[in-house]
Amino acid sequence: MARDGFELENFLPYRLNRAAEFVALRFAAQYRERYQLTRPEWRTLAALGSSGRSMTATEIGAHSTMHKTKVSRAVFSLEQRRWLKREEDGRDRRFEHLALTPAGEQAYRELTELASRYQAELLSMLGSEDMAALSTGLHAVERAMKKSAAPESG
Amino acid sequence: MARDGFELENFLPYRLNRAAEFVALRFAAQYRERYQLTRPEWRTLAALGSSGRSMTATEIGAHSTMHKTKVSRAVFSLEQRRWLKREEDGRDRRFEHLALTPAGEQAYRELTELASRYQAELLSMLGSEDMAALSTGLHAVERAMKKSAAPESG
DNA sequence: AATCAATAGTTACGATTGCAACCAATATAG
DNA sequence: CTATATTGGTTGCAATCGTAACTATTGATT
Repeated sequence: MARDGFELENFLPYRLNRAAEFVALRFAAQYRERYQLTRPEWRTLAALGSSGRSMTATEIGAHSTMHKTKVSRAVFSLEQRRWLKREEDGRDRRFEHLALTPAGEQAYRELTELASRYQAELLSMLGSEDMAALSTGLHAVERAMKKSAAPESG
Repeated sequence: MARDGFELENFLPYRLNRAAEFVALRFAAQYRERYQLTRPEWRTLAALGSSGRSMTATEIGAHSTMHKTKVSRAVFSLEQRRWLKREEDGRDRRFEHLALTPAGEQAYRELTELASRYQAELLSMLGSEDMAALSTGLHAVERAMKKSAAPESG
């Protein structure tokens, strides 16, 4: 192993990245195949659907750690599909309030069906104790994220 | 919140991805600036350096969950920098045994210096208890990864 | 009110990515 | 011992991404 104090196997960014990639790819394969959705599109759909209200593109980006250009493009293509509509803000015309259409809501429901099944599968793979530990750890990271703003992008 | 049973805030792929992105980007900013290293390059360097032996490109990819083309390109550019050399396998000439040069080892040591400091910073941000929980959870994911092969790429 | 700064979002463009097709070498089957 | 499949690795190309520069709108300063 390492001759100095550093252990790659303990290095958090490495481990988190690996785990995230593993977990995300298996799910992405599902919705990509069945809905022709890209990852940014799914993430945008999910952010809007789960909030249950309209959001601005900036809010979506902040919530899901996506670069604003990524959000912009995902919004455009969801709009093309008629899954999402924009509404101008009356007071400040820079803002666009984004909301799912009924078709978008329907798609969201179907996707969350898939997601729930996948989450259950993960739970059975990890076991409830380790899943709880992971959740605790992630909460701590989320807390840290709120304190220090990310160096943008993603 | 969600009207059905699904909660995006609890959805593991979403949370893991967000956390990984957050943690990785802050570190990437450091080595990118000081060493002009890309993320796949750093990951390749780290895999080789931490193993302390030579590895094949396939092994590196499996270890760090990187697509083989990503590894191939990272290897190429590290080779250009003279941080890495290839050696042909005598028995099976398809294999290339990759190893760090002394300059590569030196770079690795400097990078792990940065990495250790960053890890310490993360520890102080999360607190040792939550860090331990996160580690336990990640171990469970790592265990699951070993059982079921990833659907390639990354 | 005229200028300057800040913010929401888009876009041009160069860089990075991943799929698929490929080459080369070895293993397996007939 | 040829023919076919498999495996390690590379590459062409189309798609995706992120930086920086841009438009449009509002806020702040004087």
